[in-house]
Amino acid sequence: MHEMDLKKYLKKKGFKVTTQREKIVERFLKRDRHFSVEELYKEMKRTMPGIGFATVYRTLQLLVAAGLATERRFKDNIARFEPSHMNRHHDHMICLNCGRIIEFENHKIEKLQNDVAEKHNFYTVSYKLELYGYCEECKKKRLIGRKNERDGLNTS
Amino acid sequence: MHEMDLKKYLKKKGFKVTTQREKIVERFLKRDRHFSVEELYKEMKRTMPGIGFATVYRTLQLLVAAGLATERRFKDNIARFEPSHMNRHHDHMICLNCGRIIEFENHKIEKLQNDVAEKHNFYTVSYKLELYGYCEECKKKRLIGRKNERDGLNTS
DNA sequence: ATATTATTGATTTTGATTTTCATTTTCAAT
DNA sequence: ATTGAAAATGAAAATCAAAATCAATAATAT
Repeated sequence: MHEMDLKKYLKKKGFKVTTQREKIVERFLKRDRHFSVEELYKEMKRTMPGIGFATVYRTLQLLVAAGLATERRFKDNIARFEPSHMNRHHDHMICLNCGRIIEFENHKIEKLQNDVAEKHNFYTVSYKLELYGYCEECKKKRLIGRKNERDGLNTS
Repeated sequence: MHEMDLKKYLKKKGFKVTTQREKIVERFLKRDRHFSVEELYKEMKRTMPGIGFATVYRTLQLLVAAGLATERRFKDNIARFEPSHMNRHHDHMICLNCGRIIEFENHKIEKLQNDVAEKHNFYTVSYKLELYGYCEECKKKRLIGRKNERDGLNTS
């Protein structure tokens, strides 16, 4: 279904349909979580040992350009890609302890957006909302095994 | 005023008060815009030619740890720091054309946050809201001089 | 003043990302 | 099926912000 979209896109752009691209996209769309290039690369290696990192990397960019993937970066500043799936906008809660990323949908924010944007005569194309904190599990064991230890967690 | 806070912080931590730190903080707090390390470094050079990049870099990190600065990254993925000033949380609209960053304050979002967080048993420490789009000026001249040209601007 | 300890700043290293380039593959037109 | 032009691949190297290293210097407590 979405793979059709990619082929259409490639055709339109005069790009070529290759085995690598097909396999990468197949695997990518199957999953409903975030992929770092690294992660996807490793997964691809299993079925396509010869595949190169750069190819995975470039295909992921291609997917973004084609609108099939969205790139996100959280605190660790590593690019992660997720399928634009049903294209529903969603936002993220990121656990500062275990790194878990919880997705949520938001229905009230659009209104809020419009208010502000209008006030500044700003035309909004996209937006991003991220909540940082502690997930249910980590709330309990708040004091052990921190990953992102700083000093005074900046709360602003 | 805030410089007091830093000294207190340094004392508490057993760190030292140095000329560099004092000057950097002074300059940093004076300004009410975002600084990249690079930018602040260049500005410092003018009055303190001998200062090193690493010192500015480290001091900025110190300020974050002390709660006097907040680090942000927008699309270009370069760390920018801003004074936590009166510590009012604010969010950003980023113009995809000219790169301008417009700050705004938001009073309704906290409620929204709580709703979602509660539903997932998530304890929110901080949050970030960014709107990407076109500022008033750039809306008019939408088609010239784009900087962040991609293919299909990903809108999700 | 001195000893202790942290800081500085030049430099190097890291690590994710991006580019390069020789080789291989795709695909449209024979 | 074959060919040729254009694009893709993959290994390696380049990039570049960020982080770490370390000898020389400066700040603090005694």
